[in-house]
Amino acid sequence: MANIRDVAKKAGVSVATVSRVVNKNGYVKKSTLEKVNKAISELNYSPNAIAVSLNNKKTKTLGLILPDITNPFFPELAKAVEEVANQNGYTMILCNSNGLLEKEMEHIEMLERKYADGIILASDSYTEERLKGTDLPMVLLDRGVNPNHSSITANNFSGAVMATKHLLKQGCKKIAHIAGPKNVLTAVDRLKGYQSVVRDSNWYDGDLIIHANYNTKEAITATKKLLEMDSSIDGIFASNDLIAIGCLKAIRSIGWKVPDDIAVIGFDGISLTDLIIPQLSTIKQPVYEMGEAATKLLINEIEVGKKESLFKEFDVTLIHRESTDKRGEINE
Amino acid sequence: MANIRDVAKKAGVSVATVSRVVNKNGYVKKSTLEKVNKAISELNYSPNAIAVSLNNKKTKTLGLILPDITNPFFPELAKAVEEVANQNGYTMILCNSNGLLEKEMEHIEMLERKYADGIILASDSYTEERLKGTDLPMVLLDRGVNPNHSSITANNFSGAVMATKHLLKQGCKKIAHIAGPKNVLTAVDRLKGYQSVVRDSNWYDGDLIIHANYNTKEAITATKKLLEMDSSIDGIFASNDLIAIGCLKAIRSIGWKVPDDIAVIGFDGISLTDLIIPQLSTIKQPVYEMGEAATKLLINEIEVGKKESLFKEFDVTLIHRESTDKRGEINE
DNA sequence: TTGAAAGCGATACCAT
DNA sequence: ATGGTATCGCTTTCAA
Repeated sequence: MANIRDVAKKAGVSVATVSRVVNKNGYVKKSTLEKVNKAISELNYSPNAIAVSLNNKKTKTLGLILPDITNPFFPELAKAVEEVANQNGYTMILCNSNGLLEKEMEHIEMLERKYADGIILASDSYTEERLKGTDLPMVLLDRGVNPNHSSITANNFSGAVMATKHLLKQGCKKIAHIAGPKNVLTAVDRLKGYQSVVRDSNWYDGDLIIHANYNTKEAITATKKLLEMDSSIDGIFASNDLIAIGCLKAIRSIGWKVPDDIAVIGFDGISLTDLIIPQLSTIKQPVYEMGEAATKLLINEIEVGKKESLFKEFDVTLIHRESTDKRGEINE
Repeated sequence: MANIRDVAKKAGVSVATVSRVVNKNGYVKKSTLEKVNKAISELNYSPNAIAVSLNNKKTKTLGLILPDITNPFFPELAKAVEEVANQNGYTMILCNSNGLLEKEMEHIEMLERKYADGIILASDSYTEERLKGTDLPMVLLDRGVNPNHSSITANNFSGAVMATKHLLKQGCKKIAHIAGPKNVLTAVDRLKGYQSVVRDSNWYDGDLIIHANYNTKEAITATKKLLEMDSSIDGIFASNDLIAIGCLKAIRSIGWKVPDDIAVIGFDGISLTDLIIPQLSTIKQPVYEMGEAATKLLINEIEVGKKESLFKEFDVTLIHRESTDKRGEINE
């Protein structure tokens, strides 16, 4: 591949001049500009990004660290980040942490060594402590407010309130909650939302809450345990859609009917919820918008600089379908 | 961040020596080695990857170009690529092409400018023609054999044969096929497999084949059209799982029962097939293994060099479940 | 308006 | 066994 000196030689000018026309800065006489442009196109020249980066310490690269790309919630987020990044001339490095703090730190260090310009961190295992060393611009997803980094979240608390109230409205008399992991912020907020609604009901009992990881398999076990313990439960608010799907499977396996015997609602709004039978009611997060906002925020921080940490919270919406409503919206 | 000169100064040696200890090559006296290592850890030094890249023209970066990360088939592929890449010290840039040839070419050019070491291309719109300019190591996924690039595929033809025969074995008397796009190689092979099995049946008719894109929405329309045209169809082989799910939804909306009135089988084996009701029979591709193989092949080509284009085809397996079998394996 | 040359941070060859 | 220095490809002063 041709380099800047080849172009300079071909155009009969200095490399400095070529640099000026490539970057459209500094004074260049019209006629030389044309000569240079001609040489550039003839040699099919395009600047070596590595060399450019070595100078200005910018790589036009963003890192996206996720717990698990195979969790259906994240691909759409990744898509948003990638698209917005591309639109702004950035490229996205994808890192899977598998929820391991260890791996997460390795990824961050690697991104620093490669001089990524910034990081979007969507992590379960985040602890403020460990991020101290890093001075890379970083935007947090689904983490709480914190003085050092901007962050984007959905309104998990109010979503949980909406979900629980919806079950109540559908006539549920005893609502259980399958909560996510205790150390995951979103799970905690959703649990709090649930509790705020049902705490004062006469049927309420701490045993109605059971914890499970954000996946289908554990949710099946948890649901069975719950229903064996108390067969009068007639509504479940699951901390995310994958868990809710586990509920549905467990319920089906013991022969109960949804929503007649028991209603189920999830959280996230992954597209899966629309494909299963019965269609799953859920609280939808605006995933794409969140990814978009995070990326824009990060790029702004990189290019303009950061004055203060911003905290942006997105509203969620109730989507009621067959799993809670006898006459839900059925999108065939 | 400290650079190599800081370390050299602190250790009282030259940068050349520091470089030697960092790269563990050349002779270094034990005592100086210790001095240097001490300085390195005290300064928390780690080599600037950009500078290294400028020298050796290697960035330890791989590009993965996908049609669409939100298609559930791809996240697992991406995960495999990312993991294997990481294990070998590489980093993965994710690019979404949206199936647009245009975008794909832009991504390839960008990866070249950033000096990615190689590319894994999983693309619908690939044409040999357009790849001519590129001399980056590249491994193709789901593209046919071709002289210039190694490639990885699943055995789509024989999978389609298995799927179709399974429907026959379950007692289907008239099997339709919802094929994928005509220009997509996997779709074409699956269509051929279907045809090879049913071509000589007395009920066979070209009208039993209908094309749709690899998504649920179009499949719903296609299925309805098919069943309106010929209500004696009692089996559908869908070109992928997303299409098969569309079939299921369409069938449900007109009140037919699966598998009693009509059986459905898909292709790919995405995890979704296990979560829906009825559970979907499918032909499972070993996605993770395919991603793994592609990445290893690519890295080998990068580091060892390529002698010839390799063509590796993976076997697929039949997973029969409720959508075709009255007594399928029910994994609850 | 243009060019020469000093970096950016590392590697590797050539001396010593 | 160690050090000096040219080099990778580009940007950016400083002079002219």
